[in-house]
Amino acid sequence: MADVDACNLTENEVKILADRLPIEEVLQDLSDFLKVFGDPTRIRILFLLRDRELCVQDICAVLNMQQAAISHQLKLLRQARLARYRREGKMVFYTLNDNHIGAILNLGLEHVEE
Amino acid sequence: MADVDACNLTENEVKILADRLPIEEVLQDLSDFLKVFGDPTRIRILFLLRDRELCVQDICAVLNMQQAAISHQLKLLRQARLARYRREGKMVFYTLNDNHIGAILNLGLEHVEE
DNA sequence: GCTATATATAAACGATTGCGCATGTGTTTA
DNA sequence: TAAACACATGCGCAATCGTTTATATATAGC
Repeated sequence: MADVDACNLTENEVKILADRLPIEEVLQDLSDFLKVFGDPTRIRILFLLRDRELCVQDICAVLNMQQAAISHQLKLLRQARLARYRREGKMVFYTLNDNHIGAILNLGLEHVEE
Repeated sequence: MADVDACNLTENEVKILADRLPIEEVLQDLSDFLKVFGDPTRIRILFLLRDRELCVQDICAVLNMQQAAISHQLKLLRQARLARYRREGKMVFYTLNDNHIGAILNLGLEHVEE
């Protein structure tokens, strides 16, 4: 709610550009999804699961972190539909759910290595 | 610092998986970079700049937000080397700096639209 | 010099995030 | 059934984030 005037764009051009943006709901979903990639712990988990299925305990061991911390992050990955789980006895195995994940990580790596 | 035992992996396998992860610095840079995509305002700005160069005032007008808020986000985009700017008299024009941005946004859109 | 305009920055605020701790749930084994 | 194990979850706290308000900086025109 700012009521800002454009310095170069006409009122009509402003409207056209605004209408071209994705709708609010899509923008929110999109940022919620991409936000998941914004934490080192989650990125580590994604890298691990990219190679192979792992149970929670093993993720904890590799990352040397507490189980609750890992479970919290795995919950976020599930909610963002980035990971899926499979129970086998007492253990729960996690895998990646989306083939875009590797692509996004690779694009990110290309950027930081530039 | 948790000293967690693996339930399936041998100590050696744990070490191998851990060593295969990117080093701490790269992980931090990567998450810092991808974190930028985790906010609706920044995504809106990225969508706008994907189409054309815009000055700050015009971005404010299209997004209907205050100038300080936009400048604040533009600073983050600059720091993450996602945007670059060009001064022309009193105005500053922003453009995208990275050809991965559109690709990441598209991958994200594909995910949320599934 | 002064004023107006465009943008950047600093401080402050509420909101959100990531993790630790404690506890709860589900499964296996004794 | 009880105990042990694997994992999930609720709560709290410190830290970070996004926005607003106010102020500073830079440029243009007078």
